[in-house]
Amino acid sequence: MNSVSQRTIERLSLYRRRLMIELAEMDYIFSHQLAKISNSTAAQVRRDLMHLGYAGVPRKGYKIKDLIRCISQFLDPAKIENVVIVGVGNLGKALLTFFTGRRPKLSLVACFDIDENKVGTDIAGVPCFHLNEMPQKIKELKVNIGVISSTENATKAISEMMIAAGIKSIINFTCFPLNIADSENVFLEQIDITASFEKAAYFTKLNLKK
Amino acid sequence: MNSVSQRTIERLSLYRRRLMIELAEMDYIFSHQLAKISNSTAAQVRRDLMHLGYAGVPRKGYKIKDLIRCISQFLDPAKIENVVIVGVGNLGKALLTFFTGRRPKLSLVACFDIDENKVGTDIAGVPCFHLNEMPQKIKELKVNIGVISSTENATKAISEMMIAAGIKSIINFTCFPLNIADSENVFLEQIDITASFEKAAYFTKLNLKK
DNA sequence: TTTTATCTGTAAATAATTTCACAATTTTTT
DNA sequence: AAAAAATTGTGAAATTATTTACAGATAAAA
Ligand SMILES: NC(=O)c1ccc[n+]([C@@H]2O[C@H](COP(=O)([O-])OP(=O)(O)OC[C@H]3O[C@@H](n4cnc5c(N)ncnc54)[C@H](O)[C@@H]3O)[C@@H](O)[C@H]2O)c1
Ligand SMILES: NC(=O)c1ccc[n+]([C@@H]2O[C@H](COP(=O)([O-])OP(=O)(O)OC[C@H]3O[C@@H](n4cnc5c(N)ncnc54)[C@H](O)[C@@H]3O)[C@@H](O)[C@H]2O)c1
Repeated sequence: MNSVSQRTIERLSLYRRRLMIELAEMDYIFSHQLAKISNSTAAQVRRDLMHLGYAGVPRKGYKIKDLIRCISQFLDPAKIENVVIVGVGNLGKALLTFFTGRRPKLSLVACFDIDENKVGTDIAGVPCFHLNEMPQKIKELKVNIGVISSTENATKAISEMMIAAGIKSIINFTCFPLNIADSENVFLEQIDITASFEKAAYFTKLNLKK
Repeated sequence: MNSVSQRTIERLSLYRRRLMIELAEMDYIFSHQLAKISNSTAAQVRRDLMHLGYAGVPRKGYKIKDLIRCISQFLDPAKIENVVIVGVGNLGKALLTFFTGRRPKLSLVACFDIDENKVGTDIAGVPCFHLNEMPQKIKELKVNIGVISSTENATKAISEMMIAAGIKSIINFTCFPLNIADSENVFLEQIDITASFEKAAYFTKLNLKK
């Protein structure tokens, strides 16, 4: 299968969220309008939508309702995907609170920590177990997606546990850059907030010079 | 000025963090070693380091201490940059707790909210003011970098307030994609965690098909 | 119904980023 | 002191991503 680029997938995700808001206002949308509210260009939007096999109508644009359905069919899993979060500190708690119930096809079913004060409690309605129980829970609940928001030093061990238990995607928020062999066939998304802050500092310096 | 790409800046930020850890272990590092621990390639590392004007030694590699200093000189602001965070919910609190004291050249000096229960308190040691006070504080404290982690609907108004007050960089965590005119000369970093989750779901689906 | 205006879908061109490949350099070995 | 081995720095090639340009389509106007 000829996969679509990561950049395109990110934009489709954004388009859908923007379209959901527009749906209340209008029926059809032009590529240049969708571009405007998504910080993109009309050509980029049309290129991205090409992958969906959904055709817009010249002079009229895209029917928002159909387009949302089409993006959903393309992006979303057929069945609900169960997700687990490992490391329930400030960030883990923010993620749990934010995502619980937000994306209908992604269900946060469990979180894990080693802090005995957290184990056994519910966080944003999601039960927290000890890390030791993770492999079993992942198998039991058929979890394919794992999020790591533990302390940095635990990252590698957690990812190895996840992969051994059969996880197919890892979203890693720690500073520790994971290195997963291609042969494992695991999708890895590194979210490096520190780099974003340092980038902002660098471009601030540059902007001030101008 | 011929600026270095955002991708390169992100990698330099990561290299530095990795190098800080290696510093305890060894004096010199080869491009292929730095690549390994940064999830990159030797050629990419050498290309990125080219911008620094710091030369490695053939057969010996890069002197870690000097390389760190050189990346710091390149990336970091000359003086400490003051940073503010607007919207101190779960995510804002996580950011405040994590970054306070972590990057010596970035100082979180204030945060803002509209929730009267938060205004007047300290969060991770950082004073929380009402949003109304933001323009004055930004000017008073010479703040160039602003972070938005409010609710989505407030994003645009907050960014406009920031820009009017003289902010030079915005890091936006909300789902609302800001659109800032080039002429404003403001650096914008959108961090779209929702897109990362949906991307993971998409590539999970793809991986499962294989 | 015919014309006009404007939007879509996509081929081709352009731009940006990464990888390749190798001369130059330096250390280590002999 | 010379030869061998290994790594750097970078031009050139390859790859990936975005933008341009326009034929074809269709709605709205005449
Ligand atoms: N908070 C941020 O803004 C931010 C920014 C950039 C990066 N990060 C990264 O995200 C991660 C989490 O950040 P945070 O602010 O929530 O940190 P935190 O210290 O609040 O939380 C870490 C949690 O992980 C748990 N933990 C530690 N080892 C574990 C293990 N082996 N298994 C399971 N859980 C374990 C701890 O008990 C704690 O609850 C950190 O690694 C940090 O580097 C955070
Ligand atoms: N938490 C996550 O994992 C996550 C993931 C993706 C995106 N986001 C985005 O990040 C933002 C913050 O997330 P959160 O989980 O911290 O939400 P939250 O609801 O916990 O916090 C939002 C905070 O913003 C404050 N606020 C609202 N309007 C404001 C205004 N006009 N000025 C100043 N403050 C204002 C609220 O009082 C509250 O304290 C949200 O917009 C969300 O879309 C969060």
